[in-house]
Amino acid sequence: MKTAARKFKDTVYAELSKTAKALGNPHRMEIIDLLAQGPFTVETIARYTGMTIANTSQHLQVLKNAQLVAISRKGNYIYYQLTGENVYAAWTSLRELGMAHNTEVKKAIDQYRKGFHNGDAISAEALLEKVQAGDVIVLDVRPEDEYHRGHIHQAISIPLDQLQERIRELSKKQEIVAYCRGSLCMLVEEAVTLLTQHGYKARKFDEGYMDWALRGYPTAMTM
Amino acid sequence: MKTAARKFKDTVYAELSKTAKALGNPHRMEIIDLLAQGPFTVETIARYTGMTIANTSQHLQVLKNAQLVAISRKGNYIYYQLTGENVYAAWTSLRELGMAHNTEVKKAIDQYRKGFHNGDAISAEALLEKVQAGDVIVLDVRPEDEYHRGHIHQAISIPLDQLQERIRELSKKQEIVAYCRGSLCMLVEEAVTLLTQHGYKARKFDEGYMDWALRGYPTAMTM
DNA sequence: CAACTATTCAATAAAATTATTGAATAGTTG
DNA sequence: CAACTATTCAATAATTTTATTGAATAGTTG
Repeated sequence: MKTAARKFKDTVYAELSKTAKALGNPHRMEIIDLLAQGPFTVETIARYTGMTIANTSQHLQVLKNAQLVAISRKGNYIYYQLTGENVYAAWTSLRELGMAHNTEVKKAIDQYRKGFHNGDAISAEALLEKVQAGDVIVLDVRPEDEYHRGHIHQAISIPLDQLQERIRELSKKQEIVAYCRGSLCMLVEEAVTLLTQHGYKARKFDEGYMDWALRGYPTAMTM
Repeated sequence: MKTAARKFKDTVYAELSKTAKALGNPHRMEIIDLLAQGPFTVETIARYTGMTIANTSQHLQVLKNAQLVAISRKGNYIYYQLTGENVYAAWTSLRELGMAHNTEVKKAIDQYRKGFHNGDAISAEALLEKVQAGDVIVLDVRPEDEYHRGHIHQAISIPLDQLQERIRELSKKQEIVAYCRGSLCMLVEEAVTLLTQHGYKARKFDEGYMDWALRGYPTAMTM
C-alpha cells in the first residue's frame, strides 16, 4: 500500500520528469537552441535541423505538450516559439552541465574548431570595450531575419552565405569581430576563415548573441 | 550526404541530450533530489524511493554514465553523490521550469498541502531576521544524518519519526519554525500539523535547507 | 583466506519512443 | 466559397527504455 506522501512524490516527479524528457532528445535540443533566436515556422525548423516536416511537427508537438513552446499564427504559417525565458535558462544549464561533464562534447567542439585555424576568440568584456571605443567592425553572420530581431549594438549584417560575394563591403584596415548565435553556433568559424583567407583582420567572438544580450550589453533591433 | 557542420551538430546535440535523458525519468529525478542532501548508499536510496535494490542500482548506473553522480566507498557500502553543484543547479532550473509551466505539478502540490491545514509559510528573509533576533525555535525535521551534514544556524534536530515521542523537548511559549529539504519535501507539513495539534505555535519555512544554504544564509554542521 | 554482504550484472518481457509514409485537416486567400 | 497549402495525424515497424528476477561479483571483515 502506498502512503499519501509516496503518491504525492510519484505524481510530482512523474510530471517534472516530463519536462526533462521533452528536452532529452537531440532533435528537440536543437529545436530549443534554434527557437532561442526567435519564432520560426515548422518548415524552417525542419530545414535547419535536417528533419522531414512530419517528423519535425511531431517533435514540436512533444515540446508543446510539455509547455516548452507555443504557437502563433501569421498568414498561412504557424510560428513556434519558446514559452519563456526560463526555457532557455533550463536549456542553458543543461548545456553547461553537459559541456562541463561530458568529454565527448568537449572533444567534438575542439576538433571541429581545430578544422579552422582561427586565432583566439575575443571575450565579451573585451568586445564591449572595443565597441564603445568604436575601433572595431562587429559582423553578424546569422541569417538576416535573426539579425533584425536583435543584434549587438552597431553590428552590421552579412549572413554567412552572402559573405563571399559581399566581402568587399568590409574594410581591410579595421579589425573585424564576427559572431553568431551562441557557443554551439559554428557559422562564425567559417566566416573568420573566409575573411582571413582574403586578407582581412578577422577574429571571432567568444560567445554569441544570446549570451551578449543576457549580460545586458547593448543591443539593437531593426524595424 | 552530410556536411561537416551537420555531423558536428549531430554529435553535440546527441551528447548533450544524454544528460537531459538521464534526468528525464521520475525515479532518477527523485534520486538527484535526494542526493542534493549529500551522499547515500544504494540501499538507503532504494528505501527512500520505494524501488528494489536492483532497479535502484540500474538507475544509478545511468546517472553515473551521464556523469551526474559519482561513487565513493566506505566500509562495505558504496556512497553515491552528485558530481558537482551544477548538477543541482540544472535540476533546480528544470524543477522551476516544470513548476512554472506544468499545471499538474502545481495542482498536486496545492492539493497535498491542503490536506494539512497549516497556516502560511514564513519566507527566508523573515526567518533570517527572527533567527538573528533569537526569538524563534528553528526545527529541522529531516533524518538526523542530514542534519549533521549541514543545517540552518541554531536549528535543533528532531527527525519527523521521533517528533511524537520527543515533542516535550520543545517549548509551547516560543514560536517554532520547522523546515526540511526543499520545496518538494513534505515532512515539514506533517511536523507542523502534529505540533499544532499538540498546542505548539508552529509554522513552516517556505523553502528548504538547500535553498537557505544557496542564499548564503548562516548554516552550521556537526562533527 | 574464508565467509559475508552490498552492489552489480544478465536475461527477459513489457512499455515507450522514434522515423517514415501517405492521407487528413484546418485555416487562409483570392 | 473553392482552391490551396502549411501543418498535423494515423499507422507501422524498428529501436530504446524500464522493471523484475535471480545469479554473479568484488571487496571487506573477522
